[in-house]
Amino acid sequence: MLSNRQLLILQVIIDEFIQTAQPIGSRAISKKDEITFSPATIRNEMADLEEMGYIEKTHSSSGRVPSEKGYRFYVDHLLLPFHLSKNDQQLISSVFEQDLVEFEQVVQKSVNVLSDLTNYTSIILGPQVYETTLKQLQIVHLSVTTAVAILVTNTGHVEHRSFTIPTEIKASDLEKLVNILNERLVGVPIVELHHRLQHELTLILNHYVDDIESAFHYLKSALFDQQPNQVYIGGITNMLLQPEFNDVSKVHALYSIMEKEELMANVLRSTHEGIHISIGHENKVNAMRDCSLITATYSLAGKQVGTIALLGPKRMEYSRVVSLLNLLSNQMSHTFHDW
Amino acid sequence: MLSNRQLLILQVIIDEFIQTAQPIGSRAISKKDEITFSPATIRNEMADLEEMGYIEKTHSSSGRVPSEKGYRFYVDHLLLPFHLSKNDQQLISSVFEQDLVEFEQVVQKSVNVLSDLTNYTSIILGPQVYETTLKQLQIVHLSVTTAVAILVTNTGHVEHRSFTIPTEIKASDLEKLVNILNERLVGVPIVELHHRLQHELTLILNHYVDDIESAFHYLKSALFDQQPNQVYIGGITNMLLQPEFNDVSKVHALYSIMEKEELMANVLRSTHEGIHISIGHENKVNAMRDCSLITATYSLAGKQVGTIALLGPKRMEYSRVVSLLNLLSNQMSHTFHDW
DNA sequence: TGTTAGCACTCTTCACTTTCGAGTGCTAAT
DNA sequence: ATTAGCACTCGAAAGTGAAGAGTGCTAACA
Repeated sequence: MLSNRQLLILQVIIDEFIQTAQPIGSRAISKKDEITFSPATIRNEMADLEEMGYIEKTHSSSGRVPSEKGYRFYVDHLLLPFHLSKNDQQLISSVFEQDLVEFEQVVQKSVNVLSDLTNYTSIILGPQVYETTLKQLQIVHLSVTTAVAILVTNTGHVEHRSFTIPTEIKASDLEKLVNILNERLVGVPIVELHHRLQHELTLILNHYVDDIESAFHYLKSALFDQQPNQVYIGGITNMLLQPEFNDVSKVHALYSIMEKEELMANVLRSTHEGIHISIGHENKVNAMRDCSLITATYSLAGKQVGTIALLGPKRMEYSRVVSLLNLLSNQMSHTFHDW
Repeated sequence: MLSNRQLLILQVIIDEFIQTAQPIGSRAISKKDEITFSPATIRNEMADLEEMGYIEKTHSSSGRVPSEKGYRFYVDHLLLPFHLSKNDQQLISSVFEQDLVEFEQVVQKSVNVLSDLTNYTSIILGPQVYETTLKQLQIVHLSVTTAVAILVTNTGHVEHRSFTIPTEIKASDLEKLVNILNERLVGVPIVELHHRLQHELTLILNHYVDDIESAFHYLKSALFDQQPNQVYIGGITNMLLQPEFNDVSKVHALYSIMEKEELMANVLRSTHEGIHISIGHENKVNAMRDCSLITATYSLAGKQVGTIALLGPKRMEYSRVVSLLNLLSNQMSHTFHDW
């Protein structure tokens, strides 16, 4: 169990290290206003804190640096609610103050605001489409041999894919097929589309000509082959501003995984509702073992669907970041409540 | 004027430096098969080459390094046609070997292949839409108050924007408007759309109810506010692999400009037809003064429309890169010829 | 006359010291 | 229980010296 004095000292060390990225010595701590005892006393306490694993030395005669256990304790027990500045609040709100409320625009703007505000890298995972349903399916012919298939969801999301029409398929059959599909599939959740197409509809389609079936197969592969995970990343270059990433090789490892949408989506997807913090080795991805990842979920029409995250050094401004994420995810959920 | 021997030596120096990124000394040059004279002779020639500004020393007793003037001479006069490996050719071709020929997919794949093949950063600027025309305009209602407007071009490109419908506009008016617009605007080049909407159509629309006009204004802002420059970038992390970018601050400057689509679009747009090489300070953008940028244009339906580029250190494999870009841009133009 | 061997000179790199200062741990005094 | 004092440790920065790569110049050579 930690004494009050130890708590205080731990707090000062972490707060200070978050700002300076430099090891903190006993003398520096004693200079703080809230500290009333001498460096020698502090040294004793620090020796205890180190023994318990909350802080570390970088070398035998250096100042102390928070350990991952220290950060963990800090975010679990020492995190003070942070009062966001008017400016912070305004910038977050500004995301939602435009007329054209399209999901992608909002997310894109959010990502930028977040990374600008924090100087960390922000990542937003688009909505998982549990509740999203098909609104309309359409084919626009471009020429005799090419067409573009367009899929609109009830959230206003648009997927499209163009394709060449095999010669064996008649344009009229394609039209007919789209009509049938629209009749049958409007309102069906997107996640079920693939399944529904696969099983139910093949039966129905057998009542019609063979040609339709091949058209159908073609369309299916055109539209539903891969349902992309929408990962939005902003402020990647911010990583380079952090002193802990002066080493190019570290940056490279980190940037490489950020290029892998699939991986990032999995990392973000696997979090529980609310705010969650992963510090250093708590992250499953190796390249992130020097980072902290703070995730917040937002909801769309009541259901948890997406994740907002900030990736930075372990030495993050946890308090402020948590407040920012809270504010943003709430406003986001609120804005998308009606959908 | 350079003697044949000087040309040979310059060629060896640049070829060697491109591979090793290390200053080349007279001894190393003399070891090359194609070199038949002694280090001392080479030193004399190198002194001349340096005097003429084609090569430089990094310090008074170092080996020589190509200067920008040297690179310029190299690409202008010493560039040998490079025979691409089977593998290179196959990878480039593989981009076009899929069924679903959508422009964005092709470009995205190209960007990836190029950066993988070269270990540089590849940038592709999407087609300037001179020839692209409107194929279809559409509105899909999501709810009473929201809708998504979808614009399809004859190239299969899809733009969409969702918006909230102001209460003073009736849904039926919106429908009517879209019908009118489709009647009048299909086949009109995209670049003219804004203009056409602005001038010609307002007249026509005055024949109809006032409500349509406000709907029209709304729709216009929803769809045509900003025509985005499509800039595709791949292999940004490759920059980190180059020894000249070990310095984090350089990388940061470079990455920052790459985040600015507008800027990148301008840089790429301002090139002439065919292949063009900008070396170091020839680049207008400051952050690129340590890089070379090689651009190639591709055409869509005969007209020059887009740019493929590779960004790397000045010490690029010019010969191979030029061949790769040539091949890709040709295949691209060929593929899109029919559109 | 063009080429080359030889040599003195320059400059970087690397390993090794030295110095300096920040910070610690321990002990003894308060 | 707290603190002053002090010896000790270690890293960072600056300095030193030897090794090595490379040059420019000169004189000899074909």
